[in-house]
Amino acid sequence: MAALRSDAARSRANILDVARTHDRATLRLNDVAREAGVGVGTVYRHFPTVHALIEALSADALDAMLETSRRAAAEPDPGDGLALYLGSALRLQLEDGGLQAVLLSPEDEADSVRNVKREIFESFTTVLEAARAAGAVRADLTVDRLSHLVCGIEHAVRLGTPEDLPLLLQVMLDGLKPRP
Amino acid sequence: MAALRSDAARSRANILDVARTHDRATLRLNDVAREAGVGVGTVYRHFPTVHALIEALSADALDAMLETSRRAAAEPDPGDGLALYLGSALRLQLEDGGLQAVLLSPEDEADSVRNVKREIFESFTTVLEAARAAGAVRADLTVDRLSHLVCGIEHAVRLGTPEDLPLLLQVMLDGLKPRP
Amino acid sequence: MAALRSDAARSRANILDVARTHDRATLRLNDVAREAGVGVGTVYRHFPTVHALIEALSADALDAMLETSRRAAAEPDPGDGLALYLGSALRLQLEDGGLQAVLLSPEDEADSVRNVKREIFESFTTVLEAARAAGAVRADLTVDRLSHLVCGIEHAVRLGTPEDLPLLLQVMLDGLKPRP
Amino acid sequence: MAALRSDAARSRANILDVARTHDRATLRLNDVAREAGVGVGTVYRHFPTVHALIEALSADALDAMLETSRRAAAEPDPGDGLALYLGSALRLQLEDGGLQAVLLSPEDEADSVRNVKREIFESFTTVLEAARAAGAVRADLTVDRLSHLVCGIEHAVRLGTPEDLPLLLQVMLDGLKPRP
DNA sequence: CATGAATGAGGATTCATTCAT
DNA sequence: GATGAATGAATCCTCATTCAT
Repeated sequence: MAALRSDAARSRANILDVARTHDRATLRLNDVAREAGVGVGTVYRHFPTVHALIEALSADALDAMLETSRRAAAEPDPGDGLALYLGSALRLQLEDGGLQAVLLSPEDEADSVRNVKREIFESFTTVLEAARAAGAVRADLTVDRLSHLVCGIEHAVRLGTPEDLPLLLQVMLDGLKPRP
Repeated sequence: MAALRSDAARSRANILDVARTHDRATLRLNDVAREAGVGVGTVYRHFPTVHALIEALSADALDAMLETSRRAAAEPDPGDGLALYLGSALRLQLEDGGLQAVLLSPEDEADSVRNVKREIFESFTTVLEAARAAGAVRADLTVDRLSHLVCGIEHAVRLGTPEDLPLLLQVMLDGLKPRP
Repeated sequence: MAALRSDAARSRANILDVARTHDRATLRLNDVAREAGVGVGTVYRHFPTVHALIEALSADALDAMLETSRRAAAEPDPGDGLALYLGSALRLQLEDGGLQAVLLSPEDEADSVRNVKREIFESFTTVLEAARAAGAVRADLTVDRLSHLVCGIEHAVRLGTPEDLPLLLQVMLDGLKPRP
Repeated sequence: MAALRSDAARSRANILDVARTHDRATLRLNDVAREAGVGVGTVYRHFPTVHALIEALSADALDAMLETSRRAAAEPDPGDGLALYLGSALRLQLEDGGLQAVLLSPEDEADSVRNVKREIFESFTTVLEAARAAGAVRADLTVDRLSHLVCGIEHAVRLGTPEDLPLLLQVMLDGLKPRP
């Protein structure tokens, strides 16, 4: 990310602020531009695709996820580490309506995003393997399956109310434990 | 479903056959009409809205779900009944890409759909209450929350492969059990 | 008009009754058919074009206009005769939203309509010529111009409220008198 | 009317030129676009609705009407003032097929149109009140009724030929005078 | 670099009329 | 004769993206 001229930086921040007030699934670049007081061209300059804009909007959440995944990997108790990671991931995805799309996308616009995603998955792998080794989770789980499961629970919560989160998270965590 | 003239019935079946080959989320009535070899107006006559067409496509799956819910309610073992219903619901929703939308829609085009949905939810309520009374599931589950959870698991399976179904279903079922 | 089978006569009357409740300018033959409980084809059989239906709807008004034109031609005072005809024509056109179209149309669907229109214009000509001969109206008026003027006043009343009728009629009648 | 970029101004003028050759009552924005050699979107950008385009087409006529209404209000003889205004209004409405619609529309797209219409009606009110005070017209006339009457006479002239204008205008003016 | 006008394919929907049943 | 299903041109309008200014 090269240094930006101050006006360009202001435009960029402006665009992001406006975009944050929109539903990620129905982002209109023209609307964002108008509301941000810039031309459409400017939005396209900063964000060549809608996905690039969504990535930028999720940057903070992605960083938080990385931080969490590292803390989870450092947890002494592997089971606690996994629960910490899954719970945080779920909460972050619910707070940031575009994060699921960024995480699942096979293609990333920004290199930084690709790198952070890779690091998150690495830490998550560490967490999961430790938990499995400790017998804290079923043996047939993979990082992909678990990621999808978190996305599924996110979907379930979105169909209801945020108050459903604790229950559905708990159901998932309980379900992951190995059967006696 | 009033009796249709034979030509109308043929058109209708034709349209449904073609529509079945399309992704429910991106159905274009114009495309369906062209591929079915009928005029757009014919599609609109049979299905005034896209949702009406999606409902019609899901009719069989909806009937199967009703049948299953009744069988589940008749199960001697309440826990088995619940597992039967949830597993079947999940499988049916995965087979029929529009069923989730039909089930979740607050508005129904066809009266028959509204009635079937109501009966399904009634049977499901019976099943869930029996399971709860028997101590086979957590007490804080509701029909809505469980329905959303099934939709969430459906979502998770779709993100991966159909082979993930048994695992994710088992995780859900295990997670629903009351904690000691 | 050949004798109609009783069911056909019933259909026809039915269609006319329903059509009368619609705005003439926005008649949908399909809507009329549905509301009348008959097929579109039946409406088309009775009334090959929308104009044919509008003519049929105006039949009574047209008869009344003929009757009035004859009474006007028989008036001893030519000025009174003209005023009678113009006032009645205006009122009838305001009561029957399709009458203006029928009167102005160069083509008539039904022979009876063509004949009645011709007779009306003949009587009107008699009335106007008598009034002109008596010096009760300007000399530069023609049957066509006066007919158009009535249509214009009809239009003016429709832009406001029916209560404007007496005033605007009076303005027209006063304006037609020869200037001293 | 904010300053337009030169290319935008060219498009706008182009669209207006083409639209002027069409009957206002049957304007198709797609046709205008094609004939003007621009995309549909361009027409919609300049004129979000058909009414907006019709307003723009009538801008000059509306200005002329405002100018006339002011001159009429400044006439020393109130009767002459009224005759001047009514005659000019009628002629302008006949020249501009969309002016009647603009004047009668309760909603205006452009603020400028709303303002000009308000000023016209204000001047007209002045003219009418002066004429009434001078005993030059009937006392039961209102600005609305007179406006409708002008529209009615416009309608009458359109049903015949432009040559009917002087006669019908004179009939109207004579009819407005108070009866002795 | 920023701007925002222009593009135009794309998709939804209606309705007068025909014609198979 | 009656029916109403089918037609499909016609119209409306949107929006992601490009490119002249």
